[in-house]
Amino acid sequence: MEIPPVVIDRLPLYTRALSTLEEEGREVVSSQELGTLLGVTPAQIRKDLSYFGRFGKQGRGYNVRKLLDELHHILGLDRQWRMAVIGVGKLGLAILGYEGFGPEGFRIVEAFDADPKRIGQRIENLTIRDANDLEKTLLKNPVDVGIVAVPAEIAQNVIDTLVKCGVRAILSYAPIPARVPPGVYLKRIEPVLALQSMAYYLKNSPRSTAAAARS
Amino acid sequence: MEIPPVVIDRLPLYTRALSTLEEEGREVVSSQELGTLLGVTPAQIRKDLSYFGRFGKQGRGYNVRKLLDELHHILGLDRQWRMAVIGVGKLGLAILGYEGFGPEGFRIVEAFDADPKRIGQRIENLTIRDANDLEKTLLKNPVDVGIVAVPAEIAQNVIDTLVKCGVRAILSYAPIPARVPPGVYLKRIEPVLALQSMAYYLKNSPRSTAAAARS
DNA sequence: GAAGGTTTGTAATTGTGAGCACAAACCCTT
DNA sequence: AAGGGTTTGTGCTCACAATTACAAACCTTC
Repeated sequence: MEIPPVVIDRLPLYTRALSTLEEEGREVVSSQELGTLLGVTPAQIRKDLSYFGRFGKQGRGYNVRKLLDELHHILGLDRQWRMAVIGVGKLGLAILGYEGFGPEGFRIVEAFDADPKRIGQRIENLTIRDANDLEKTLLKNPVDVGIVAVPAEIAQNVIDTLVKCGVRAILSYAPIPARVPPGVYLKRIEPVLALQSMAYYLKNSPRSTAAAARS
Repeated sequence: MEIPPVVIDRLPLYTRALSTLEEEGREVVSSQELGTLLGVTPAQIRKDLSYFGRFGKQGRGYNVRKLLDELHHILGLDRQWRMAVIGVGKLGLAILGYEGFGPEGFRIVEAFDADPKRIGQRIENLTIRDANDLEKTLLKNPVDVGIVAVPAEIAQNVIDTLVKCGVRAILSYAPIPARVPPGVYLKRIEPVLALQSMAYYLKNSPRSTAAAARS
């Protein structure tokens, strides 16, 4: 059975809400409550979950801890993922310093840059390596995910190299419509595109009209 | 006529590709070529554009400069948008230093933080203001967009304040499913969610199977 | 243990966006 | 000026995701 990508994209949302609930000590939650918490309809949540099994109890709801474990297993969050950051400019530095990856099992284990002044520097327990050694290093020490934080002009080049090294998941901050072969997964972080599409609504809604944009 | 949000989300992609083409000196482009450039079907592009008018010439294609101008006008990119950054930690600093906003007409004109050590500092031609003065300042000097780069715990609070100040577009980097009233537009930047959904595919495709994830 | 109140899982329906296909329009060459 | 070759704009079809709706299952209380 083939699961729609939109469903996969929503599962992480559910895990995050469940984590919060678990920290609060909640044992059980209904699709209703989870829905209002996330701005999603209860039926949507139930249907999404039903792709993977039957995790709830009628008349009661879902056991928070159990559902969280199931989702972690389904998404593959019950293990560590090794990541490499390519490009240690302002953006790359912020990525290296971001504390949100580690707790979710995503660990940055390599960092590369082309600037001779950067190469060799130690940042966040990592030594910046020469970007020219990217291929060599990754072939010896494979990573699961590549985070691309280089200028647009060389981004496709870097991505091609990553693919050649067997990296199958890429998170790109570069503002280009990069292409990857089938079997390689690419997600782009594009704040400028987000702003530009919001500009349309700003321009076209005369202050407090129309529904909120889907985020 | 109501235009689907997905269409609005694609228009910025088109403008970016067209900008590149214009810099290269191209005068005309077909939906076919634009499509392969962006990984979108030609029919999709033509249909998206047809929501707004008839910009092409049969047998020839689209005039790059003209279509670019039209799209800029449609999206409201033919003006300056004022933005405020709330939260000047590592992430906020990277946002303040990002050179990608200005050229597209998005200008950061205010920055706020709660840390006394940060308040008063000058960064990128901006003086960091006290987060306690957020409401007062924005009511006097309104902005069009708020960029939220504060910890998750206080993000909803900050967003509520922004809304109260009449901010109708919010770009949030906070990992929470923030809620905004109708008429306010919110986009979230969520690298962790992107990684988590890719983890599913990493885990479930035995190396070079299945199609690439839509980004 | 029966009854009332919840909540799940899913079959059926609805709604919507993407792709297809083609007539109409345009360019260029001869 | 006519014909061949493109390419647009759009009606129509198809696919798929979201919603609805309800039976089955469960808990709690009396």
